Amino acid sequence: MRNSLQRDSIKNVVCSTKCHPTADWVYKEVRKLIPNISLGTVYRNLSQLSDNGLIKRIQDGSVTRYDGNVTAHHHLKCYRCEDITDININDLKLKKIIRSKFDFVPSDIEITVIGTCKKHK
Amino acid sequence: MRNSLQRDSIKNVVCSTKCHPTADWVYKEVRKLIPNISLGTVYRNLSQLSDNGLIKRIQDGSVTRYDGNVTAHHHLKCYRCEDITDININDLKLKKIIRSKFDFVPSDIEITVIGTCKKHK
DNA sequence: GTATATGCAAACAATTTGCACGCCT
DNA sequence: AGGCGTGCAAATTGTTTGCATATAC
Repeated sequence: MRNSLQRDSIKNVVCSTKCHPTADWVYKEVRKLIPNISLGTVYRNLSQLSDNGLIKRIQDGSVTRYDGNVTAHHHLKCYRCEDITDININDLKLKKIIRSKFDFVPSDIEITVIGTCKKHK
Repeated sequence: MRNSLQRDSIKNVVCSTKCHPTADWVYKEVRKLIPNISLGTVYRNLSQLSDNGLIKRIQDGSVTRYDGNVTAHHHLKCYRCEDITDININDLKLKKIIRSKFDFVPSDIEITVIGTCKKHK
């Protein structure tokens, strides 16, 4: 993967926010810096960056979002404010259960908790 | 929600398989019974059935799948065979942690474990 | 120099919607 | 009778792709 201003800016935008942006949101932000960037370039780079583990792809219903936090973590999703928050949960025990009880080798566990955040309870 | 042959057939198709079908798969199956059914009707009914809790909507990457198993459960997804398997995991402890540690009221927990099933390990 | 990246527009896939007609209740 | 459900086609949304040009190495 060679260097490009476009890719650097896209990565910076994703990594400088906690809002788990969509491709379109990233496009609008990056256009403030590179006004003639194309949406196709944004999509191509978001895919490439996540394929290379530099950002994370997360699925939110039918829309794809991206996360600059590439460490293992899970998500809280409030259905009142639509915010997605990163959380750390120790899932080692869960992995062990999956392995022994279901004879399944887990490589990745995705936990999304839908509910109400403290602001809206 | 009033009765219709189309909706009954759609529900039956979803509830008679463990394959977590997409709308298109359901459409092809139901057409064997009702050849002139339209894809729009299939989409409308799948939405309506899941909005009413008679089937479950699950997100698999960017495609929406449906599940006739409406009891609380989670999923194992093998990246070798692409099969999705229902599993039961006791998530009461997890809910408790979410509530106390993150001050978040969980209403639904979605756990998807990606990995390798026993056939492919 | 050669391969990768870009902008642009067209193509695509999944899903939704408007409309006139049909069927439950 | 009135409203919900249907088939059909067109519209919408999110994403991908082909192509000619530009840029990194």
